[in-house]
Parts: sequence; structure tokens; C-alpha cells
Amino acid sequence: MRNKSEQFDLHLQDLAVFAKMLSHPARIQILKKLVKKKSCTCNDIVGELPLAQATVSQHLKVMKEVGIIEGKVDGPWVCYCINRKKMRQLRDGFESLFQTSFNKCC
Amino acid sequence: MRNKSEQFDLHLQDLAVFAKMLSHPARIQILKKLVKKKSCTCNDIVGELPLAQATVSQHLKVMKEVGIIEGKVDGPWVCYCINRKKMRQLRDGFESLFQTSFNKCC
DNA sequence: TTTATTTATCGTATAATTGCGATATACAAT
DNA sequence: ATTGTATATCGCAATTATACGATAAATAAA
Repeated sequence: MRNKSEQFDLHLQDLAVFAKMLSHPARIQILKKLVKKKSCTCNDIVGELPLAQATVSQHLKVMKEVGIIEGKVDGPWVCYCINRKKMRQLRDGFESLFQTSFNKCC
Repeated sequence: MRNKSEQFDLHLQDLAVFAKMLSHPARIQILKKLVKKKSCTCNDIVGELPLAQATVSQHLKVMKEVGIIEGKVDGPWVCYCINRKKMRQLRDGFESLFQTSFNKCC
């Protein structure tokens, strides 16, 4: 099964990648927490989610790969924070989708 | 592997379901087309996507299940259109996420 | 009735996602 | 050096997503 996603408009691909990042409630909750707290450790995040540490780490990895968060090592901890530039891209992408592409229908 | 998604805030679950629906470029493109054309057949959609008819039908099914589109049978055709109420929910959900939850960071 | 067209569904293959225990690594403190 | 804590990664299982050929069902036209 070849990957057909690559045959679509690049802009659509980017939006789809952002949407996939948002497609698990754990990842939305992590983003919300990071926006509120500016920065927090993996352990803080694990403490707020109904998931094992390994699973949370996996979600954080997905989010790092998309670029929406960054992790800075601080002693034995890793402090995660939002990548504001990426967050702006995310927001602008969806805003433009709704206000420009979906504007006629609601 | 049990489904942990159900243990999250209902609002987050709803957002994640919408995001998952948007997480494939084909589905975003279909939405854009339906907004522009108001209504069109499955065949019209197949003609614009680099995917086989069976695959497009599968994507349309996913979108129907989420409720963002509706299909009306018209002779041998099925005319698809946006469910405007759902689209408003989708837009409001993401707008609120960005303007309320993510407001502090960009 | 036969033929052609449109769409959905079935079956199947492959890949990606989700989840977690176990473990490795890195650091801090004793 | 040993112990404890924090995090990432490995390995595995289960589930879901993606993709499409084949086929069924429904309709229209000949």
C-alpha cells in the first residue's frame, strides 16, 4: 500500500499533519497544559493523564516530531514548552481553512 | 489494548474526533469542494482525487459517521453536502481552542 | 430484458497508531 | 559506589487506518 497522501496539495498535507497531531485527546490536553504553565516536565504531564509514562513519552515524541513542542534537558528532568512559531502556523492554518475555505457554509 | 480516549474530558474527545476527520488531505479537500460547490456526487469527488472509487467511498463514510457531511440519493447518484450545523460545531470548537485555550502563546 | 453507470460494501493486504511493561540511560544525592 | 528519580526507547500486542480490486445493488437507458 503506497502512501497517497503525498499526491495531495502541500498545504493540505501540512494541515492534515497538524490535525493528526490534534487527533488524540491526550495531545490536546498536553498542549493546553503547556500553554497555561509555559513549561513543565514530562513527569508533571504524566501526573495529569490517565496513561502510563511510556505512553505519554510516546505522545510527546509525536508532538516533537511535528515541531509543536520542544524539550529542554534540565538535570534529570526534561522541560517541555510550546514552539510558538509552530503554534502560530497551526492557528493560522486552521483559521485560514475556516475563514477562507469553509466561509460559505456557516 | 483498551481504549483510553474515553477517559478524557468529553470536550477533548469531541475535538479529537473532529481533528481525526481532518487528518487526511483527501478529506480536507472533499470538504473544501463541498463548501464551494454546495453539493456534488461521489463521482465528481472521485474525479478530483488521486484515489480509487472504493477508497473515496471509504473516506466519505468516515465523514458521514462524524456527521460533517450528508448523502442524498438522487437516481443512480448520491449527492453529498455539508451538514452546516456540524460544520459550525467544528469551527466553534477549534476557534474556542485557539482563542481560549491557546490564547496565551501566540 | 439487456446494458451501462453509479455507489457501497466485502475481502484482503499493508501500515500506522495506541498502549504498556521492561529496560536503558542520565543525573542527583547519599 | 550505591541508590533513587526522570525520561526515552525497545519489544510486543491489539486496534485502527489506508488503499484497492472485485462484486453487489440500484437505477437509467437502450
